[in-house]
Amino acid sequence: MNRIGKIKHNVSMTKDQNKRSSCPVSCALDILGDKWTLLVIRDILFKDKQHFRDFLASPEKIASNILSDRLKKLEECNIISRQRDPLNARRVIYTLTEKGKDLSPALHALIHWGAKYDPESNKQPCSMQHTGRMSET
Amino acid sequence: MNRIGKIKHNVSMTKDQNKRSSCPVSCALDILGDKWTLLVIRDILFKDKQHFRDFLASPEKIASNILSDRLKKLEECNIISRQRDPLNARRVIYTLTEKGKDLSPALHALIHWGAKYDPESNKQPCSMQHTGRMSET
DNA sequence: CGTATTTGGTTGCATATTGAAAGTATAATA
DNA sequence: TATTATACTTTCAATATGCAACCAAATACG
Repeated sequence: MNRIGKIKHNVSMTKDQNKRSSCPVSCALDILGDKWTLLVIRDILFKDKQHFRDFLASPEKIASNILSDRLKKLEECNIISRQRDPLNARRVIYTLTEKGKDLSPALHALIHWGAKYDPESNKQPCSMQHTGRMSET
Repeated sequence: MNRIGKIKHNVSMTKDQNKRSSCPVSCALDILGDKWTLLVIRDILFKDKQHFRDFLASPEKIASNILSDRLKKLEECNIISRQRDPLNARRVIYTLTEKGKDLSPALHALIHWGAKYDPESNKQPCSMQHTGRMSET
């Protein structure tokens, strides 16, 4: 029911205990260190995606259970925020917080590296396409 | 026996097929997207570590089988190179290739982000300590 | 010389995470 | 009222991780 603004307190509290060390790289990778999390952030940052099914549609084909888990964790970490679309109560809108937007330089560095060393990669993230919002309809 | 310079050809060939998409972010994460790989690179880049035991000694406590696996994959991807220490044949020296050194900007971006948003993190990667080797220009 | 130690791993096994497919719940639409 | 859209959850097999023990080659030590 009350899924938005849920009890994420003790969940994120316990996550702090899971930190492997106090190194900032290690702290960052505790959150971002997997094959999917930064792709979700890429989708919001460079492709203006905001809906669950938009992330599912990306070419890497994330599974819906993994996506659900990552969105939950990113919200717990305050990297994305989640709200119902006021115009359509079925829809949830995911947006980046400032903390999330601040990942832009790291993503850009990865894009540059990936583009430089992977000869078959596109030179833009997933053929980067700003839709100019108006995400659909 | 002849472990150095081994047959890594078809292994890395098959890895190319595993690419999830041609997006440079996705390509980068296919290699770097896990909790340990970038920590190994951090250790070489910022802590001048070069030996198997040195990586094991980092505070995040990587398991030796995982470390072994990551070093193997990083060598296959041409991010690190591996050579015997000419002065002590028991020792293997791991160093970054140009491709590996080029991950420095991405690591720095992660350090900056991790340090900014994790109040309990040190502001340097694992209390960064150059041993004076000057591995990079 | 023989033995212990250092170094860089590998092996076996329990647990955790992922991936694919199917199912569920609620809101909008016809 | 029935159908569809959307955002998930569930199930279960496959894969990855983590831990502890073990191994083998090279070297140091007596």
